[in-house]
Amino acid sequence: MDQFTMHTHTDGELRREDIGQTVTLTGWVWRRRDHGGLIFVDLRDRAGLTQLTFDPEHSGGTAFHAAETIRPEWPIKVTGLVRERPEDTANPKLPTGEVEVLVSEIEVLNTSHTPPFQIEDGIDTAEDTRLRYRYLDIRRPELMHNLRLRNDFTFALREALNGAEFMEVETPILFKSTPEGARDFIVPSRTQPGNFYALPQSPQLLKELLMVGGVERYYQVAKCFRDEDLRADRQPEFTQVDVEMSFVDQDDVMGEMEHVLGAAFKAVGVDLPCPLRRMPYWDAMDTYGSDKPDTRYGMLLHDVTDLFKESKFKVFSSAANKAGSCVKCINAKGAGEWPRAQIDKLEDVAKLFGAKGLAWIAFRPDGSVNSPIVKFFSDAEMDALKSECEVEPGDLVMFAAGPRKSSDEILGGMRTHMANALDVEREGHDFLWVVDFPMFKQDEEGGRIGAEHHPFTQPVVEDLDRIEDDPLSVGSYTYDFVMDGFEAGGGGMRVHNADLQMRILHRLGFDDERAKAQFGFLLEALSFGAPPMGGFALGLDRVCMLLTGSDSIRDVMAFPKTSSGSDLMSAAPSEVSMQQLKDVSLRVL
RNA sequence: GGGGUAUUAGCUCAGCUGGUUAGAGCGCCGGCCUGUCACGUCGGAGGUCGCGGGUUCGAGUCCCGCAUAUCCCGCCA
Repeated sequence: MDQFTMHTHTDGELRREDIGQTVTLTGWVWRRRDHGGLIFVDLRDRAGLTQLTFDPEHSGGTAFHAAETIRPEWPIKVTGLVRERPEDTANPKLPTGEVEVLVSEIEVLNTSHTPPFQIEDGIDTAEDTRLRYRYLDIRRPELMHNLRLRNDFTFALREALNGAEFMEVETPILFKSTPEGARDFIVPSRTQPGNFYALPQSPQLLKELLMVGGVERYYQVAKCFRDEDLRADRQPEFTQVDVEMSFVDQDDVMGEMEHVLGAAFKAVGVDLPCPLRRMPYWDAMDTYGSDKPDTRYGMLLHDVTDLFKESKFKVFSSAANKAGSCVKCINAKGAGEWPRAQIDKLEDVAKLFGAKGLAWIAFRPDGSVNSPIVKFFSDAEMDALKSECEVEPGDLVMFAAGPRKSSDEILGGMRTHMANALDVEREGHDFLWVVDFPMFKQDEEGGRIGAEHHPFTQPVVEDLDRIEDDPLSVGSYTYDFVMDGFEAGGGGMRVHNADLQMRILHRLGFDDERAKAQFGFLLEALSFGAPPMGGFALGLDRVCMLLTGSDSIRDVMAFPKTSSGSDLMSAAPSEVSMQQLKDVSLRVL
């Protein structure tokens, strides 16, 4: 069947129709069942399992003797006859379960140490052991399936992009440090002592230069690097499917992305409901308390500011009467049954999201009300609250009072937490665009102005004259691709005018000198007829994590790192020799 | 940088208020077994209780420090 391999069939392939054929199979010994006078071996390759039967009458002494010695995870090659399994011995759990291969010849291709964990799905071996022997972990069908799905998705995406006239262009991994966003990984230069390359956090600037270069439609399956702390959904190196287009507006980009993403999701059996819903950033924050809402369930934020303007509860009334502040709440249905101790622990959760405390009202299933704050409420306030939040017995209402954005973020965090704690049903997948992000944001203490997306984002044209004096009111042409409550991708229109780019850099606190030192090449390029441009980048690892139902992007990467950034298999990062350091003019402190 | 959890056999774990020789399941090794498929059955080997210090007559167990893994906050334009 396959002229380039040692076998005639894969181990997942043989069916009833193949009975009578002589076949050659290769693979790893999975399980061996030795009945003394008859030996069964399950042979595994990436396609599946086939049962081999060794019978001294048919297999001859040599093959049978070899079957007594082989052990799990030895690679072997066998030749034999495909035959129907005797009546009542078919295995309906296996696709190949109606047949077996009666082996006449066996070649042991290698031996194996006993693996540190069993190579099978559903194991609960700690992840560090699996990472130490990642090549064995990859033999497990589960991980193999994840890598396969990742391939299928990426391949379909490439096909769709090529079909839409995008061309893949590789951009350098050794590039310039632009330390405005995440921390850069830096690489010392040997030929220029004291100077450093940086690994790109994304090909953002390079793809803009490709647009100036007239590529018009670019994409790249691009490795990106960020030297920041890890999380379940964050690795120091990760993959973006990076796209950029010229002579377009944001509707063009979003439309084209829906087209290619639709094709890619279809290839893995997921329907992308196009055109995707678009939710303005401020609506997402106001209603879900998040710029990446999971809209598969409710528990929406209620604005109850007006209800508590006259309240005797000072925490609420003072927030309700202060400009820019609010009182909001969510209603977690089911948590009203929780014991007091469990509810009290929610305050610690709320503090994680920046709350100073947590006000709550538990509506007990028996109709009673339990709450540390309800004694301050008038009957009218309670009635209005119950009506606004559609309170029923068994509900737990939680409040945040204070500056609008932080209140939204606290309740958004609580919403996600409660959905997980209550195991709220989230069927299927959820896709939407979150659009119209603000151009700038201000850090907590009301200090420095930063870019909400990045400094190369095109501000809304009508807002341009407010960049200097009222930056927080300036909008931008931006769109995040949100999947199941995760930021799965994002993009925007870019600044293609050098003067405007300089104004934005000024607003972000760059003086001319630093702007030119870091971004001079970009500013110069923009001055040579840069076209209007915009693009998108898809977080491939996160999408694959969500598609496979994994808890971590490590499960969709072949060789991920631990949360301290180690590769447990190779023990990277590791020391280098004095000579290597000397070559690049470095000394370790 | 901060907080939570974990660390006992190759793997997953149990081990009470501190007390003799630290156990189980799976795996591994050996014997028996011709229809199993998580084969069965009989027997066996396998331990620096993460590391270092302390308390105690005595520490897997209590205290302190460290390391590693993991989740979260900060951070991630």
